[in-house]
Amino acid sequence: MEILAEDRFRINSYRKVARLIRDMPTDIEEMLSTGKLAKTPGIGKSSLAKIEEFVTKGTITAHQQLLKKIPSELLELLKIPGVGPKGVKALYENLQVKSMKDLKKVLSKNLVAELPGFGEKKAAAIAKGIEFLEKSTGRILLDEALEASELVGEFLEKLSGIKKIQPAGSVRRMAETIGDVDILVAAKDGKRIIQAFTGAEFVREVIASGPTKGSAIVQTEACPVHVDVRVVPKESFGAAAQYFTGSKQHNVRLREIALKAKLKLNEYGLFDKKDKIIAGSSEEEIYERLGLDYIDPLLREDRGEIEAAQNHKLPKLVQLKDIKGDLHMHTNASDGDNSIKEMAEAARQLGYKYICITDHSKSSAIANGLSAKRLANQIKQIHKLNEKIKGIRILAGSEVDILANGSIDFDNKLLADLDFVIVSIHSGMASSREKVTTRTLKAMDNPYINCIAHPTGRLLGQREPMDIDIAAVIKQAAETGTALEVNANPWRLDLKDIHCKMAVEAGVKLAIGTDAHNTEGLWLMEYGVATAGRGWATNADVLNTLTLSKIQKFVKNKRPK
DNA sequence: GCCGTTTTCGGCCCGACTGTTTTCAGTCG
Repeated sequence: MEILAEDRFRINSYRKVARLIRDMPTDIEEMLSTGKLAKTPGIGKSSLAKIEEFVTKGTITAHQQLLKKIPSELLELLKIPGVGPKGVKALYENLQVKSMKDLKKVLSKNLVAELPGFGEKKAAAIAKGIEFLEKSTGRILLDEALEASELVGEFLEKLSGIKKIQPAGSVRRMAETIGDVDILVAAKDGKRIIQAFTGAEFVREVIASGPTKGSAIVQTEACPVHVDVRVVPKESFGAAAQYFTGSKQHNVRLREIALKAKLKLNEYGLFDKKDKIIAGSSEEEIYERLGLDYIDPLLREDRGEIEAAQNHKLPKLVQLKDIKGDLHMHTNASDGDNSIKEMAEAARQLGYKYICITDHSKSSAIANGLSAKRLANQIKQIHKLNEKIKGIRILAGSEVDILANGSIDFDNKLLADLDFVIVSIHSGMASSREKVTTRTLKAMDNPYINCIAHPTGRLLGQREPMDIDIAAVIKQAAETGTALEVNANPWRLDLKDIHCKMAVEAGVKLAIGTDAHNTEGLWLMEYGVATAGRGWATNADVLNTLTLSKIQKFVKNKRPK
């Protein structure tokens, strides 16, 4: 519709509906049949009819008609940085470009530069954009983004005249993947700071450089990262932090609220009718002047946090310092690098009161999974170690495979000797929705199983999640007293934020585990805590904020009396 | 297309940077 230059407000409505559906924590058909979808603000009569049509027929007539006008390959071109709908329209209408291949052809014939509104530079930028697109993997993982953010942050700190530095954008919201890294700086002489940034040693390519904003590709050890640095006066720092932290949807809502109150909100502050600034130096005062409680960056996704802030109903999110132990880790007995003792001592350094050793079970042969006999020995070893080690308690556990036929890799007699049992699927992940769901539900019926590890099995950027009925898994977890893991590894973050929110709403306990394979892996906890926080989890929702005795009680409650 | 304590019609968030322009459109976030 954008390429066809249709009404932009109409387009915006569709965008909003698409986002609402994507973020919906509940099954869309269920939302439709219960009438909740019809009541969702932003979804009106027309969209509702189209969704109904899609649910019953699998297609939408209006969408089919659009596809007749715009070949779907053409939409690929929108992914090229610097090419928008107007550019695509011009290429399509004037040069009959229908695909990436066509575009490359007309570029090589120098036809693009001659189009009205284009030019040599624009054509070169498009060629470069295609090159970038072809070699980039798109979004990067959270830990990679944080590395870039720290690298640039440390460089900026050393410059003179800098009052404050604050990572913003999706990095600050700890989103599961990051498109680019935003860093905010309070200073007077923006041009000098931007020039220092774009001239820094780690910058591989400069994309833009102005008096308030610089944009560049930064080379970190792991990968190239797109970093934007923005300079604002310190009076506007709070407004800028709020603005650049986003999310975009959250900001749109805030500006609508401002508008209704006859105010104007932008990155420089909150202004009254006479353009007089009434808030801007801190985020807190901006939220306050808009009649909202302060909203944690983790929640700023327009997923109900604004309404909660208006009604003083925001949750007090779980914090890293509240975590008392780690319930998922491996040792050199299976595929880890360190001994039980080394893991325990590293965990004690982090201030933990307990850990659970969860090496793989025998069917994970690649990971050197433990046989029943080896596990029995490990349990004895842990009991001995507990007598000697001070300041931390080591729980004997296992990450037991749920086999392809749905059975559990160890029998209950052995599981009963463990303190805490997690299970997971490592094989047959591509099988049908019914199969993977049934395997998981059945495992939860077992009274010795306390937690489902990485419930969807996804690996960000590498492997799609299993086609599992997450709503059914959550329901069963609530009914059986089984916890669901929030795997803290940045590759996994599984459960993900919106699934955490569903689980929290269903009263399911989350177990945030690092799945560490060495002592350094224990440091990944912060990513899991952030993901749980993005799912609105409080301490009460997180199993490993509890004391050891309460964890033991949680296990005991499920076992036969 | 969606919405309503100014409105059922007429609005809909806002600014920086770039390139192609002589005053602005397109793209991005």
